[in-house]
Amino acid sequence: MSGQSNQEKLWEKLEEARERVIRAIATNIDLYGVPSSIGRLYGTMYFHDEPMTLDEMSDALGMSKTSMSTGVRSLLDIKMVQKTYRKGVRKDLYIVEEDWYQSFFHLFSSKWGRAIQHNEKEISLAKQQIEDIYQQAEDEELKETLSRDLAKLEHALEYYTWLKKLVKAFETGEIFEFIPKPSSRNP
Amino acid sequence: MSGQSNQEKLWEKLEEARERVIRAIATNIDLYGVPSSIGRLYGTMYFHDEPMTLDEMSDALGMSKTSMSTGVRSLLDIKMVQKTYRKGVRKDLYIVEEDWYQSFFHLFSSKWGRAIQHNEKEISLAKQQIEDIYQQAEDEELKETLSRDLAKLEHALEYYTWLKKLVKAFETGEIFEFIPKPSSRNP
DNA sequence: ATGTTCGTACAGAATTTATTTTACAAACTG
DNA sequence: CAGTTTGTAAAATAAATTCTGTACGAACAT
Repeated sequence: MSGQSNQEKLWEKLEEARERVIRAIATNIDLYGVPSSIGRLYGTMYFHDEPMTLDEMSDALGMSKTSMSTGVRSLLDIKMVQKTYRKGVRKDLYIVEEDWYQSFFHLFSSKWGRAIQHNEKEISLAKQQIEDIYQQAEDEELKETLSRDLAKLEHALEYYTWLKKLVKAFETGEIFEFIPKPSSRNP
Repeated sequence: MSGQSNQEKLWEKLEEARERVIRAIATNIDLYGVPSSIGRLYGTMYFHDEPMTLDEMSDALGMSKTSMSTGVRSLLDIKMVQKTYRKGVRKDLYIVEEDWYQSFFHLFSSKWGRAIQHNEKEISLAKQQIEDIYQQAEDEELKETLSRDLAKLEHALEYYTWLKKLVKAFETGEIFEFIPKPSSRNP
């Protein structure tokens, strides 16, 4: 009755196993600030061993080509996907960045790095302003409040200094000196 | 013409400086998966040196008390805010967790930790499934595909093992052995 | 040129997420 | 006990995000 051969069923089972992984990726990719549907796109590309075109993605996910275009772009932004070229192929081709360490580190240097830089700047400015106010303050209560705020901002700046060092340790790979990669068979 | 004393203007200037910081926090708190308006709530509490009630928050932000209730809850979830008590006060009181290192580390052990655990489990299951398929596979092309997928999943599992170690180094504070806190005047 | 194909900008539709309003249960007050 | 106050659930509304369809310019092909 079954119209499929044994081997065909195995291919189907492989699809099921892949689907399990894709679902897991899609569920948690929001940590990278990417919508789940685009996580699914990433997962699909992850198992697709050839570079994919926007049309192929559109077919594979049943979504519009426009969505694939913007989706791929956001994956490119966080370097989870790369553009490739191939002789005589006119369409844009994309492959996933398979090294998940790199993706993780890049997330930090981009999203977190930008936030750190911005907040550090703003907090420094605020600190400056508060120091200026302190110069002119006479009211004792005001002066106390200003001191408390300064202490907070100094703590915050220290924290950002530390975070920057962490991000740098990611970027340079120095973090592996402290937390080595689990050695696979082939170091 | 100005109805304010010099000192009153200084208080206003302080508000401006604080507003600068609050805005910076609100802008970037999405990295913690929290909406910007609730980041503003956090910032407000950060500078409010006394514990706050939901009604005070509501007044301070011009938002509904219900929003404050759910907002505070999400900040509690990620341990950026704590509940406190005070003799003879009936209302719930909340203060911010001022140690930003702790907040950062907690983000990892909660949000990232949960994601790691989930993905690791699903990927292990998928790997198992694929190994089972491999046993039954005869088609050479299928077998090659299965091998490639297995290699990918093994790499992924290694990555998660490493990530777990990183999270643990955060949780235990061991990370400071590698990246020491910038020493303030008072160690 | 002329006609295709390809990628994306843009405007609107669909969906999801945030916020408020209303309502109510639990804990207190007198 | 009747009357408040407090926090939150649930439903309704508002706002933001994601997705789609159309349209168009750029690159290529003939």
